[in-house]
Amino acid sequence: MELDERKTVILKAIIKNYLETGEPVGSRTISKYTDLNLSSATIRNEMADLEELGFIVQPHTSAGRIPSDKGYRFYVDSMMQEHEKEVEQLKDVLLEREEKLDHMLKQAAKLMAVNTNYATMVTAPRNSRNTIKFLQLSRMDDAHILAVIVIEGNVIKNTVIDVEEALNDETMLKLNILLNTHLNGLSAEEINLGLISSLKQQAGMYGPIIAEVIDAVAETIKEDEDLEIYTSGTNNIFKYPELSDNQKASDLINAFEEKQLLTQLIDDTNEEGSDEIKVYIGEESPIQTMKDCSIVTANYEFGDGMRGMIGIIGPKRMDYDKVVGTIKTIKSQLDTMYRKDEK
Amino acid sequence: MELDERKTVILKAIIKNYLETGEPVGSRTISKYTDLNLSSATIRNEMADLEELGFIVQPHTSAGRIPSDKGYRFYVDSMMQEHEKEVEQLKDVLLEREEKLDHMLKQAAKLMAVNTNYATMVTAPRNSRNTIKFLQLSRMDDAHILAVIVIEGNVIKNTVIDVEEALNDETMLKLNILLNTHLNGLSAEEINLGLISSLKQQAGMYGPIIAEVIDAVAETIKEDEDLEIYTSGTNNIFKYPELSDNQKASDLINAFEEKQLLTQLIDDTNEEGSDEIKVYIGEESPIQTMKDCSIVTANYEFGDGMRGMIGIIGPKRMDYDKVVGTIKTIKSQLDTMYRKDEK
DNA sequence: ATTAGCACTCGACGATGATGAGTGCTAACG
DNA sequence: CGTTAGCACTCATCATCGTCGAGTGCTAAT
Repeated sequence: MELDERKTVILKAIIKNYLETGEPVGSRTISKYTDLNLSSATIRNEMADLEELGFIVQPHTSAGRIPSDKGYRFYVDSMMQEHEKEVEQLKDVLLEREEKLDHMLKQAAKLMAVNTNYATMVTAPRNSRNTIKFLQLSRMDDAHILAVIVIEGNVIKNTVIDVEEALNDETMLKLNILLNTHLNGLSAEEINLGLISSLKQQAGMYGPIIAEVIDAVAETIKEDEDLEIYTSGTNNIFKYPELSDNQKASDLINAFEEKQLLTQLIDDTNEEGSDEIKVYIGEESPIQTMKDCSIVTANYEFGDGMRGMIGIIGPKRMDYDKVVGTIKTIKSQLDTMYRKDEK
Repeated sequence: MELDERKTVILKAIIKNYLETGEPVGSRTISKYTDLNLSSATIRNEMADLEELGFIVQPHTSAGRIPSDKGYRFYVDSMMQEHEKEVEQLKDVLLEREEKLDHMLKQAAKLMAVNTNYATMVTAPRNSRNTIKFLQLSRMDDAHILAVIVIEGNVIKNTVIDVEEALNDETMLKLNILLNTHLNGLSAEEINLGLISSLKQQAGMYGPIIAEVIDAVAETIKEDEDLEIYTSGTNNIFKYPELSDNQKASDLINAFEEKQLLTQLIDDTNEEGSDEIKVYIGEESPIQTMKDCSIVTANYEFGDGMRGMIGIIGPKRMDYDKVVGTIKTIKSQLDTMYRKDEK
C-alpha cells in the first residue's frame, strides 16, 4: 500500500488536530475539519489504512486515532522542509542586556520556556581548543598569592595560593616570566610530567607554588567536564496531562535537577557535529525517562571553537512548528553573539 | 480548659502517628498506641477537648483528627528543648572533598536532601563587609586588559576590558598604583562620584579604563543581590501525596526554579540575625505558595562576616526531629569549615 | 470509489448501595 | 465523678451497574 496524496492530507490533519486537543481524533472530526469533502466513512477506510501503515494507533477500540512515533516523525520531517518560519520578536530581547555569559544563557533558557511553554535547557559553551592564553601571579597580601589563568575563549579562573612567607617583587616577576614563557599557548595534553618537573626545578624553592598553579590550570581546563546547564520552565510539564501523572512528572523533574542526566543529550547532539536541528520523538530519545516526550535540540557556536547546546523538551504532541522556529532563532542569536560582542 | 499532662501525651501521640502515616488518626488507634490504658471513648472525649483548644482538626466529620498548625507548633517547640540529637554520620562526608565553594554547597544541599527525603536549599554566603582587598590590571594581549578584583572574603571577579591600542608596561604600573592606593580597603559606599572623577582625571587619557574597572567593582560588590542558591531533592515532594496534586506540585517546583522566590526566606532568616534554627509551619511561612509546607532554616557563618542560609522544605508532617538534627549538623560543619580551610 | 446505515465496542460518567472507620452522646459502672 | 460500653449517626471510599455517546467496521446501495 502506498501513502498517496489523500492519505497524506488526512494524516497531517489527524496529527494537527491531535496536537491542538490532546484527544484522540475520530473520523467525523476529520471529515469536517478538512476541505476534502469526504464523508466520515471514507475517512474511516483511509484511517484503517494509515493504521495498517503504522502512522497512527488506536488507544483502544472505538476511540479515535492518535499519531504513533512514526506518525510524528513523518509530520516533523515534512514540516522541516516546508518552511523557514521566523519568530522575529525574540531577536532583540537577548541583545538588550550586555551581561555576563551565564546571565545571558539563563536568559536564553527562560526566553525559550516563556515562548513555547515547554521545558528548556541551555548548556554553557564548552571550549574545544583548550590552550592557555595568559597566566599571572600577583601578591595579594603577605600570606596569599592570587593566580589568574585565562584559557582560549576567555574562560578565566582564579586561585588563591597560601604561602609561608612573603615573596618579593623580583621573585614574583621571575615566576611570572617562568610560567608564561613555558606554558603560554599550550594545551592540556602538552603539559606533561617532564615539563612540570623541569619547571619545578627552575623555580627552586618555589616549586610548591608552581605545583599549585599547575593544579589550578588543570582544573580550569577540565572544567567543562561538569559543565553548566541552565534550565527553565520545568514546571511547564504540568500543563500536559499526559506527562503530569506523578511517576512521570517526578522522573522528569529529577532529570532536570540532576543535570548530569541531560549530558547524554549533549553528547548525542554534539556527536554528529552537524549544524542541523535535531528532533527526537518518543523512543528515539537518548534519555530513557523521556520516552514519552519529544526533544528538539541544536548546537550553537560561540566563536573560538566553543560550542554549546540548546534544547526544548515537551510532550510528543508539541507544537513542532513553533519549537523549531524558536530554537532556530535562539541558535542564530547565540551564533552571532560572539561577533557582535567583539564589535 | 487546661492542657494537662494527659492531654499532652495524647496530643503528641496523635501528631507522631500522623507524621508516620499521613492519615487522619482516630480514637481507637490512640487507645492502643499509647500505654495510657484508656478506652477509645475516653480518648474521644479528650480529643474533643483538644479540638476545642485548637491543636487538632477534623478534615470532615467522622474522619480522624490531624494536627493544626498550632498543634505542629506545640510539637516542635516541645521537641526542640527536649533533646540535642546528633546525626554523626554526616560529619565527615562534607570534609572529604576540598573542592571549591560552589561544589561544596551543592554537595551540602544534596546531602541534606538524601538524608531527609525533603527538598533542600543552600545559599552561597553573602559578604556583609564589602571592602576592596586587592585590585590588579594586567595586559592580556594588545587589545585586552584583564582586571582582577578581590573583595573581603576572597570573592574574586574578572573583567576583560577592550582597549584601542596597546598600553606599555609603565602605564600599566601607573594605573595599578593609582587604583590600589585610592581604592584599597574602601567599601561600596565610600566610592563616590567625587573620588571617581578625581581618579579619572589623574588617569588622563586612560580615564575610560578606570571607568570600566569601577563598573566591574560595583558589579562585584552588588553581586550578592542575585545570589546563588543551590537546591536539591526537589522531586522529593512527590513522595508526599498531600503536596503532589498538580497545582501544588507545580507551584512548588516553580518556586524552586525561580530561585528569587526563595529569597524572601533568606531575608526573613537573616533579619533577626540570631543563630537559632527557625521552623515555619504552614501559614507561618513567608512564602505564600508554601503554606501547605513546613520550612526549617538556619544561618551559617563562613568567617569574615559572610553568612549564608540552609533550609529544608517538606510537608507539614515532616520528621522535625531528623530535619532539625540534619540542619544542625550541616550548619556546624559549614560554621567550622572556614577555620579548617585556613588550617 | 463513495457513502449511508447499522450493529457493535468501549470508555466516561453518574447513581446507587455496601462497607467501615470514626464520631458524639447517653447511660451504666466502680 | 471519671471512665467506659454501646449505639445511632456521618461520611469518604469503593465496587457495581446502567446509560450515553463517540467512534469503529462492515455491508449494501448509489
